Amino acid sequence: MPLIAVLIQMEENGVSVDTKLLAQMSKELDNTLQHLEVNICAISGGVFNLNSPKQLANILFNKLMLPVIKRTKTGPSTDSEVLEELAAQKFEIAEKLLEYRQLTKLKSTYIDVLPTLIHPKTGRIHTSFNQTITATGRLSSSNPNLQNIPARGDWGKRIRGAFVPAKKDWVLLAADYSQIELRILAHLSQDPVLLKAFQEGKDVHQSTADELGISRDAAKTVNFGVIYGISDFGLAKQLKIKRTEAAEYIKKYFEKHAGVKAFMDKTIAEAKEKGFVTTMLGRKRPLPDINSPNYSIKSFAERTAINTPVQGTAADMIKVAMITNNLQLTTNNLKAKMILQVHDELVFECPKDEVENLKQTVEKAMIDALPLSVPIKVDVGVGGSWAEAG
DNA sequence: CCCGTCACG
DNA sequence: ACGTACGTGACGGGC
Repeated sequence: MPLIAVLIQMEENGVSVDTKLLAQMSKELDNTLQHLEVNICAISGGVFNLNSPKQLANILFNKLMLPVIKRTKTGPSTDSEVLEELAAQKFEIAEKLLEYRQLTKLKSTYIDVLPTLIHPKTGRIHTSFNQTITATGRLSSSNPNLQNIPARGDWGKRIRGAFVPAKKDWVLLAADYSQIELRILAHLSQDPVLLKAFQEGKDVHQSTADELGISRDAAKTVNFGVIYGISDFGLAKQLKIKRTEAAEYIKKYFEKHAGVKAFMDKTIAEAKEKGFVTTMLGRKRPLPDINSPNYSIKSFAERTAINTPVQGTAADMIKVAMITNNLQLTTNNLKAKMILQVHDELVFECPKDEVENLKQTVEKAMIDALPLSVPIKVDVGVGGSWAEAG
């Protein structure tokens, strides 16, 4: 499978970033962060290194005597989940710390680093797409990782806004699979209710919400949970509800979706028998722990058995699309360049006058990649930056 | 070099 | 009674 040729091209193509925008963001954050730091130190009654979880824990839980929410191996945790809880309990410092953490993350990992990685010869940033790292068949990206560029919130959008076409009269085009993993679950399980929902073009999260009598947001969490190998404990934690209530939702979900339940039981049984699971295109993942006497280890393997065929088939699918699409670019003599893959999304840089052509080509390649029993939906966006195209 | 943390799908 | 959502990579702190 000649995906490697496509990956080499993408690595060589690289991406272009607007350094002026990034420099402006950096300056703005310097200001905001300085104020936050002064503010936080004032509340805590002393100067300390805000970037040290150890020093922070000491301030929060020894000096200020805030309640310990959860522990890590080494001491009380100060992660965002803990800070959210403390903020909900009206501890002002927690709110400030959340903002400080978020902004330092974006500054130190993306805003200040990306400009330094621009190759002097090409003027672009070149990642490595790794084909042999993940257990499911997904790609990974490193040096720098361009598969975890911020997407959420105002600052996420501003950072994606700095990913731009290099030339005048060129644009970025982003094509995303819509709910690909749930569609694959529908195909693999052949669950009649899920199949029907997709075939009728329903909003599946809303369908689940109606079935379970819960909000669309909660239903979305349930649907994700199903793909991850749901447990009442995990769902309860995620939805901040009682474990018994979560168990009821799961029971109800599996009553409505007996096909999904049967698929999961069958997948786990097969994994126990053969010692591995497979994706649609035959990628194997060994699961040596699936018969472990240790409940925790065995459960982990069982969740993996459920998740891998779904996540791995989605990876198979976009890889096929990348290969056929790249062939199409050549045959159609397009100047468009594939520059990024982010698991269920392909990003291209292309001349404005090729947009309509490319749209058709990409959409078709992605839809036709694998024959599924449900329609495949691809959202395509175009714009002057990744923020506008995505 | 490990840990805690957090960015993405 | 037990302990848990799936898959990654990078940063700063601190040993």
